[in-house]
Amino acid sequence: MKSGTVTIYDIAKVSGCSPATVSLALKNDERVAQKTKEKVLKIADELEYRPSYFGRSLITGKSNTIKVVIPDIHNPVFANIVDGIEQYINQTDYHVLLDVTYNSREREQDSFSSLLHKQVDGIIISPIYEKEVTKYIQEKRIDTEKVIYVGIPCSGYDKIHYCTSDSKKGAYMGVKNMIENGCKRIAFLAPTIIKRQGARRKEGYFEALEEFGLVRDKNLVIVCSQNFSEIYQRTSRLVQEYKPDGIFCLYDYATFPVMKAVKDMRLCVPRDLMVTGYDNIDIVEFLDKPLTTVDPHQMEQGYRSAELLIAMLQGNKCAIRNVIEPTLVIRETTRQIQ
Amino acid sequence: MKSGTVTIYDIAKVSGCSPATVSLALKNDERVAQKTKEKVLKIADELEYRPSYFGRSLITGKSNTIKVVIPDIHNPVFANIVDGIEQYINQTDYHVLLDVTYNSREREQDSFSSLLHKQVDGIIISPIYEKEVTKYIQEKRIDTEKVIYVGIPCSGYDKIHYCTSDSKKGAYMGVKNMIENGCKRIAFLAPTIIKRQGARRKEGYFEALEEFGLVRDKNLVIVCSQNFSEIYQRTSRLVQEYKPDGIFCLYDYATFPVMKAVKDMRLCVPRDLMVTGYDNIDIVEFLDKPLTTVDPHQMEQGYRSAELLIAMLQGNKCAIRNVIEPTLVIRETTRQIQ
DNA sequence: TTGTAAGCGTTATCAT
DNA sequence: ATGATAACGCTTACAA
Repeated sequence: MKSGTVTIYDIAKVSGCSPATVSLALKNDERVAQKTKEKVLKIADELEYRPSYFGRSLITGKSNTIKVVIPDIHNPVFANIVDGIEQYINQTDYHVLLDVTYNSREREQDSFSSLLHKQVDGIIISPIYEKEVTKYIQEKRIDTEKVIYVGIPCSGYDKIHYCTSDSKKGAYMGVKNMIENGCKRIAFLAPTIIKRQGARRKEGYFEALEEFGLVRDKNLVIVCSQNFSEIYQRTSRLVQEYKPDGIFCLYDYATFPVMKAVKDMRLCVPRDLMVTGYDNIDIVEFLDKPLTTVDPHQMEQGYRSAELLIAMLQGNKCAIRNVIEPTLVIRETTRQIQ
Repeated sequence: MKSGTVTIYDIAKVSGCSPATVSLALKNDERVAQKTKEKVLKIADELEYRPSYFGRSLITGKSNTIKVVIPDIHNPVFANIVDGIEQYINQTDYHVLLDVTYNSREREQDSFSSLLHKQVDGIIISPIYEKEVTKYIQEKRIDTEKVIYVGIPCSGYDKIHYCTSDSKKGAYMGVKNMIENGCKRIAFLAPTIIKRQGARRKEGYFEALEEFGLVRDKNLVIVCSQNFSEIYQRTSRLVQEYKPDGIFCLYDYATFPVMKAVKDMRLCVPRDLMVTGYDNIDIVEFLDKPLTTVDPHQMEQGYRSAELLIAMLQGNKCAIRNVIEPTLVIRETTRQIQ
């Protein structure tokens, strides 16, 4: 036996048949006699044969690997998406190559080079710079059957498949719930980090206001950085100057400084002020004041996007738009005091 | 030009030199004339040449890919480790293949097959079933220069490199801090999920008790499942029956039901009871009662483990044991009331 | 049913 | 400084 790797040639030698037959036998091809198959399999097992994926990929042109591109792994939103992807991919014979861009526009584009290198068969990406990425895909004429966006729809190019949840509707539901619980002056707190979905959620916010005949008040729409202390300060000012009776936050994390600011002003949630978040990250259920929030089902988005990509790679046609319905999870921060 | 992929043969044809020269030129080999290099590079660029990693890997036997094996991506502890790994790997020309085992013993072992397949060059693993994995590595005679444990030391086999933080010392610091703030009856709450590190942390707990002349009380050591409601109930019972004045929790997540139980019993943290966690996951800073906790620097562990693995793969000798000092982060749950 | 041989794209060896 | 050729391990026509 050779010192290094065991190849089909080694099996061929021992079994007395040709490499081609061994290859076919290992794939359980019909054309090979049952007896031969058994012999080959037995020898392969004895020699602890492992197929070389490189050799195989070189000739087939497939890597059985997909790339997952996210801006951040720290953020539970993306961790949940990856979780869903892994859950699906684990059931297949594909592998996941992880690429974290740390919000870099350049890295986001670079991530496609492995697709061009044919090092991966497809890409699931949750782009921060969606417009730029979309433009890049168009310019480079990247095969759109190999790409899927997760967590965000694709704008301005109707060839790219995506799987997301309806952000506008989610925000609408969240705001509507506060209105139905008596809120008349609902603020919209939008830290800029997710301009991605922010615009859509704002639409949902406005829609709910309109439906219930509440006036838009510019002063109640706060755009700020995602910095905790900035959110804290902007909230304090907002509450002091414009006295909202509800705050809709663009994502759950932002509610931490918000709640703190409100508490420090000796106001009580939900009595004096209701608060709603977005994402339903798992801890908000166990906070001192369990948070009402919109659940965009990120894990499911991840799972579904993986399912779609694999289906496409296998040549199936899939719907371009895949939208999951968000769910409103009502907890204490919007519970009407009896 | 051929319809499919551009290869070095295409470049050779256009440039007028041989594939061998092209290969060398692209690697910026000394032996190739400057002029030739420039010409080749220019043509490669024009043809948008991308090297085939498969062809390269087939002959070099290296994949420039490492595998990261974690039990769970949902858990911020592992998300932080992966974050650190990504941060380092991003600076290299290696890639990360992610494998989530979902606490399956089988999957943990299977993850090594890709190393045997030579599909990946090395593995960073944070094993749940450390003993079994270690045994597997020994039995299969897996090259220990290609493996590193992160977040947990290797027991019973002194050939496997690991990067972790000193759990015993961390727990010792946490307990000591509570004692110095006046606690006399400190409970140790150990949900079983991390038997991995639990034993070591318990040692640290006992060591601190001894150092300050406090007696061990079996009733103050709670072992239970990681289920939130079970933790809640066990805490309630513990507090009611044995009146501890401090609770050291094995990990931050467990403090959520603990705090809730304490609050529901109308006790006040830290006045009536102090609480300390472990991990320093990012939200605990922004809780209603910011949590005192031990920071094991998971991100750094990830970063360092990646650094070590790559160093080993490049033939460097590395220390087997790599232990990062934990840090105690003191916040309100152990702040002495003046 | 099985064997022969070409080829995937690269690197490595040895000439020139 | 450059070129011809073999080799890596596999799959797949095509031939037997």
